[in-house]
Amino acid sequence: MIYLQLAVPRTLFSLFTYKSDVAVPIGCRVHLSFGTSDIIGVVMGISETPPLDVPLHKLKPIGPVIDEKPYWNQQTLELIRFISRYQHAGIGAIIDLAQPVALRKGAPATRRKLKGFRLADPDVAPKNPQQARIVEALKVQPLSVQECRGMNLSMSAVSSLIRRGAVESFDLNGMEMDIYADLRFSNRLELNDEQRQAVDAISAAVGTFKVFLLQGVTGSGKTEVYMQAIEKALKTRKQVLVMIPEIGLTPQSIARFHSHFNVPIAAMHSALTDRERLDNYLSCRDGRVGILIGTRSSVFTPFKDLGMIIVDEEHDQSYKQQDTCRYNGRDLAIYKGKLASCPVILGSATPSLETVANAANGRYVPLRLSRRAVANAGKVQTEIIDLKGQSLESGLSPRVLTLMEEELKQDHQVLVFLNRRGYANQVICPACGHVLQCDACDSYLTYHKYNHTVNCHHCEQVREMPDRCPKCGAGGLYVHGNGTEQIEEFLRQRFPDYPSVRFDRDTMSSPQKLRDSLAGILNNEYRILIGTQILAKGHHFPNVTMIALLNIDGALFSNDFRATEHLAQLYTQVAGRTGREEKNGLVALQTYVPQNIVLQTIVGQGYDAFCQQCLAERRYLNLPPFTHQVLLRLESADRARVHQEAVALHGALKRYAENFPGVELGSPYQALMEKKQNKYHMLIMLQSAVRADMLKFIANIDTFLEDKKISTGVKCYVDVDPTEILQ
DNA sequence: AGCACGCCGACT
DNA sequence: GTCGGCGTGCTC
Repeated sequence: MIYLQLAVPRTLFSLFTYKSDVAVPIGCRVHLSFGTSDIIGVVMGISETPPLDVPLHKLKPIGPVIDEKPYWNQQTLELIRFISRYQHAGIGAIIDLAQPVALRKGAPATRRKLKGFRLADPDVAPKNPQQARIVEALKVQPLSVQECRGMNLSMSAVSSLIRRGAVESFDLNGMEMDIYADLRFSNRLELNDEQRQAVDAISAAVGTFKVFLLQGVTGSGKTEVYMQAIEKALKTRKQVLVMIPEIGLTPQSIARFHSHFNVPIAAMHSALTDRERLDNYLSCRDGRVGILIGTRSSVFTPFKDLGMIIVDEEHDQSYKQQDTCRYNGRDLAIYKGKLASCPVILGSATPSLETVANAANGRYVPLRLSRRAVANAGKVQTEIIDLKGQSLESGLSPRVLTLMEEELKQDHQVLVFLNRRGYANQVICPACGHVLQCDACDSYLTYHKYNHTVNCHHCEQVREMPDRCPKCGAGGLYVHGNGTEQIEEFLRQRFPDYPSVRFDRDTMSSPQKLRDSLAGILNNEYRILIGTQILAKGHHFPNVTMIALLNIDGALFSNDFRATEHLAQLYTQVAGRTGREEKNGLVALQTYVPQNIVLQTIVGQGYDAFCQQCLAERRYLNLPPFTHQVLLRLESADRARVHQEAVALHGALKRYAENFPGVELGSPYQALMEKKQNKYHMLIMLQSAVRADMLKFIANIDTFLEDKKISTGVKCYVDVDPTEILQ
């Protein structure tokens, strides 16, 4: 009898032992009867001796085995085990994160067949011109159905040839393939000294684990360094994983890789269908993909032979998952690189302070690109606009409007950035002063004019805008505050001759819309660009000469110590996007505190100076990266209960913490938005200057929380290295 | 997490 | 007498 330890798709910490007549390899999926339900489990351990802690009569036999061989290699299994251990999440939950939905549902782990055609009779010479073209094409190489269509070959002529026995159809995916045969690199650019040094340093590390911070100002040719580094990895016949932020993946960025390399390239992102994701996942496993470009979760993709990982825009917030298991894709990429013994390149113009500190202390190798590679790039000037005493129109100061007008008159484009979508962020009753609120969250409802609705931006609630106040029944509700929709409306009135386009979740609902709008900007169809975060990432707009940041004061006075870091990153990124291509750039910042020290440093001295100042402050205040944090999140639909439980847990932790003098325990505090989607949230912060102390402290936090018997209806989540500390 | 069981109040 | 609310505890 064989005993298998199985991970089940539940948020449970323990593995469950099942009996089996035959050994099933680790990593294989198996149907199981679990409680009263039928589920799919994954083998995580195998043993010939029965478990000591479970009575034998409880053990059930496994159901049908799905996989003969696991699709995860040792590296992927270890990555899964590691993140489960590190983030204190149940292994079952991680398994659900780590594989495409299709595999979770039990689909066979086989790639889709790809029908292709090849020549069966090499001497055939048809007289029919259609057939002759097909034979000529197939003499070069076998072709898939799509490729035949693309080359305008008649499918009925192909069928005739098959009937004659001249051509045969077969499964192209089943064919042996050497993706590195005939490697060619196109469109290489000449490197400057800094780029050359970076490529050389990375090339020398191919085959070994080493982490690089490639810090390059916008336009300094970071991408070309990536490309030539990738080349080195491909030359050693190894695959490359390129990770990118969530909304950075545009068709252009994939096309860019295609224009450099003739290896198969696949993408992994949320817009793919389940089947496409599965195919790409398995193609990487089988070594049929040379370069995978993907977002956070692509770190779990198994590779046949991984030779390099690139994490582009490593500072980007979207690498940290903010629901369920809060893993950080960038940090996991580093661990994956360690397991694969390959270099990991973290690239950014504005690296996170964690990464800056790691580069300074020697854990990462710093590589600098300080010069703009673009010839004749224009200069960037920043104007800080004092809002005190100014009368604003839809949040825009007279000075910003004047500057915009000047740029527009010169045929340039202007970008207006505001991280607040919708028309107005408050709807107010004139009679009783009531402000419309979400009934599921502690938030005000935002008015969206285009469909006359009020929306909560924290849950997905959308409702018709009411005629009357829900509290007192009075009519004539008015709106206050401005979002991107209102700014666009105002700017259309103010500058009727200059067409505008808005980039936010409301207008960019489909990839097609995004593509069309981006094209419209590049061909100068639009002159005024208004947008939220979407607009601040990655896109290159050569004709934009002015960028206005409308609302930055929130970041200067936030309780989140990372807010200024994010502002510095936003400002620096945005400033880098203007003033290219021989045009001078202008960044306009609206603020009520023009003399603010942090603001002055960011604007006057640049990102590096900001980092030094901010790191000194973090060190002084005992904040990350000089301390290591763990945030406990308590959640319940019952407000009183979650408060009670937070106090009780804090008390228990305090006693426990006496054995760990290096660990600081913070008092429980309410989440910034205490009620969110009908659940109340309390937070408890733990931190330590010594990482090992923190890890020791939380080593048994799962059993501690279990023993504590947190009352029902209250859940406690552990977030190691939190980035969002107010919610 | 999901699911069943069981205890209690409420309604036909 | 039975339906269904939710609190409790178990899942190999």
